[in-house]
Amino acid sequence: MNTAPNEQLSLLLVDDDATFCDVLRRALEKRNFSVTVAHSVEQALPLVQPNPPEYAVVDLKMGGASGLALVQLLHEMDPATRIVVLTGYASIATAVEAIKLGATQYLSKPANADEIVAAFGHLADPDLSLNAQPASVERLEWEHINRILQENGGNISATARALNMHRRTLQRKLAKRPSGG
Amino acid sequence: MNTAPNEQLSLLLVDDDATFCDVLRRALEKRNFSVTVAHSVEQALPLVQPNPPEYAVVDLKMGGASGLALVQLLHEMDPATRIVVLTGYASIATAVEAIKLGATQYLSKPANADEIVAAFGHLADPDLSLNAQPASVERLEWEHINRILQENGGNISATARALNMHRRTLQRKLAKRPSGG
DNA sequence: TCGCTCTGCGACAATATGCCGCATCCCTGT
DNA sequence: ACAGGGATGCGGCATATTGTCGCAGAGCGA
Repeated sequence: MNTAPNEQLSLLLVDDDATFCDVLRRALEKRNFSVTVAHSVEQALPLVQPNPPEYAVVDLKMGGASGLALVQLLHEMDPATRIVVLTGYASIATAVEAIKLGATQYLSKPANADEIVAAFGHLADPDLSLNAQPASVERLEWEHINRILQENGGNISATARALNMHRRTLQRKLAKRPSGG
Repeated sequence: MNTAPNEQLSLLLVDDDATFCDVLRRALEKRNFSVTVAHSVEQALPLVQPNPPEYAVVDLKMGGASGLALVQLLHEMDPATRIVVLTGYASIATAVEAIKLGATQYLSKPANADEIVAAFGHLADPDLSLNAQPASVERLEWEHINRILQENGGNISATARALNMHRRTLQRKLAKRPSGG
């Protein structure tokens, strides 16, 4: 942390959606963050090597390396970095992985800048209220598929075999967004 | 099985569903765990105060205090304890909290003993985890539907609403597999 | 009895799936 | 450099499953 109270906070934003990055960057800059943007893990690496950022917003599903690898790297470089993982394909399996690798919070799109900023300050809360609504079968299926996919290191063909499901069908299911519930 | 059965591994199982506990306890005992059962956080406390267990399986949604509090306590008492959170009301939010509070893994019901043991990570029996084939999505769906049906006292319409599924579809699914599993 | 919900089931349209093939890539051993 | 093997993404098409409607009967409390 810098001593100057009005110093901007360095923030790394990594998402392969250019439009999304533009919008979010502007919103974050208004909130006193000095934003650096990258569209892939590979592109982000040289930007963080010299001096790791204080904050980071990382998308998981990008071309090239998974955002999870970047989360791990950022956390190793500076454990004090507050990392928010933001993904349109949220699943419990990847959420668990992200947190274990050092992420501070895990949000699913759509999320606005305020939610993201709030997530930076989020602390573990053992009194979190529980959702009394059971998961829909659709959601359950999504979670299960993602867990097996995780176990198979992201290998779609292997996952399809493990689940006794046609690869084409798995592809189509993965292409769809997870539905709430 | 083939590994030398040295001393048993202490395991705390906390779930308010007595039947579920019975079944799971037996399954875990077969896998060389010394299982202690509690049906609430309050009931579990005196059991872990003298000597914390090496492993724990904790349900989140129970009468009384949230399982998250117990996760935190167990982790504080002994950071080496491997804690698996197992819940029928899985959500990303609680998954994130659970991991941050010290849980090793987060699973949603239905999950069998093999999956739970695998979730503890490494150790266990490598042979068991290797041939442990993940449940097919169909079987998962069937068990989930039946669990919710149970909770709704067999009311098909209510279950369909809870699962966000059309009543007609639920009827057809239920008619297809008269003998569940 | 009226009004409400649950239930089973037929029918038809909208989707989803299984299964084919094909064109890339990315390894790895030759 | 090359072939072989596997993984991936995707179009297309026949078939299976769902979503959605409607209807009639049963149970239940006011």
